[in-house]
Amino acid sequence: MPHTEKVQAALNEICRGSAEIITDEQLEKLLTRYYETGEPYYVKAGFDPTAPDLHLGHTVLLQKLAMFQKYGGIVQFLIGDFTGMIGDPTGKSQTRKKLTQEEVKANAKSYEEQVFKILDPEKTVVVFNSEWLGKLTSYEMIELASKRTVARMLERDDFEKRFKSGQDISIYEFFYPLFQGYDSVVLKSDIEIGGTDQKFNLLMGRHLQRAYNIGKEQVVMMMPILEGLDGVQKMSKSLGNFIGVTEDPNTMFAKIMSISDDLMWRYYELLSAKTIPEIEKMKSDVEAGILHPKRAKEILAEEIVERFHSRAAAEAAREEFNKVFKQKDLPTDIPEYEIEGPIWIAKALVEAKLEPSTSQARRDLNAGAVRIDQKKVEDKDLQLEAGEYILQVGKKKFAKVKVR
RNA sequence: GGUGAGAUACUCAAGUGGCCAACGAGGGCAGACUGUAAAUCUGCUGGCUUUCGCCUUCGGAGGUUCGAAUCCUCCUCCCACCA
Repeated sequence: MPHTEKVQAALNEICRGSAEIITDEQLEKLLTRYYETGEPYYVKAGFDPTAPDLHLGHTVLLQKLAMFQKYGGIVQFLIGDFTGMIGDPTGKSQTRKKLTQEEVKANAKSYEEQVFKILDPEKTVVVFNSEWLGKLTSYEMIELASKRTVARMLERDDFEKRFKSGQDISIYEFFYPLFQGYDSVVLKSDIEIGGTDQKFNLLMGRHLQRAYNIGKEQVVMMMPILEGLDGVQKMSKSLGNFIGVTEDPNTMFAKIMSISDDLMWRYYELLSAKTIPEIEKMKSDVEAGILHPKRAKEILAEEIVERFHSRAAAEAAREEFNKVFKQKDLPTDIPEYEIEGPIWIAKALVEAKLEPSTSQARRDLNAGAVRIDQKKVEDKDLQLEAGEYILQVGKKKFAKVKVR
């Protein structure tokens, strides 16, 4: 196959699912060069050191990075230990807790364990931006700051909104995009990928590479942001709407099943290994009534559980799910507790960690959310005598208690 | 530096002496309905006390008062305008 065709094939795979690429021509040039001379190119992606627990939102990027590795890319896996201390002002401005050297190391290790399920370690370089950012002199900082004006900074949507609505923006927040861009200068990255919400920061890399005259301007590829379980906000740990890659198969399966049908297609698009035509076929089958939407969602859930666990785990998770939710049966593994009796039901719920407080337990009792041995509790003052009971709050929380 | 306006629960946001654990909205939890969902409707949404009540909470520290989110003093933070 001639070079041009190979390049074209690679481009198709690489560009699939991306939201925006700046610029396609440059990307094509890098690939052409790779196929003609065998010279690799560097693909940078930055990660926050405070959150080593990856969720499906991150895997959108990781899978894209893995794709680059297949076509000549060396991944620069950047752990933003320095910038992490500042806290990315995107979204909320929360002062983050400063991490110690040890914590960063531990987090990095945890990253590697999770990330190399997807990435090829042979073609990955792990770097920490404190290595160079921590050594900047005041003079160099000012030089860096001089490369961009306040007006240009305020172009960033988030800054502009906050500025106009009278919310505070501290000077140091301006440094975040500058530092992120400076990373690309130091690493001489050819490509940087990130979420669409990172556009401003990613473009800063291009700008600074030009300003520092390093002879290249990185290609910027943006991936769509994966919505979380609520289907509205982006998937993030702090919002609690995430599916973690290390979560157990049952939890993972149930979480995927809880998303709305609309969101399911979004997940297919961004997470599934199925080809676009395959997905389109499923979609039309669902619309035609040939395929039940629940079944379509199960197929997705199985695929994802299989990726991070195993085929067997995925099937077991599906069976467990249907057992608990469809047949309203009890889950297989229920945490067990022993408590002294006789005990008031509300207290027992707190003891079994099903409720955070007796006040909350009382509210759920009033709401009719509490079941004992699958039977709704009508008597709010119920005393549990010695014996074994299966306590349940809502649909998802179970515990087995042995009352002595 | 000056003047003015602010800081209320997870978030936004009412409340300007007792009726305030504090309106409303969002979020969250639960119930009904479903396909497990989503949408919709309903209830709950500081803690303790088996609900009689009690305790903690309206930026922080003091004070006035029988009684303070509300009034006074100082402080911290933040915004606007002016310099």
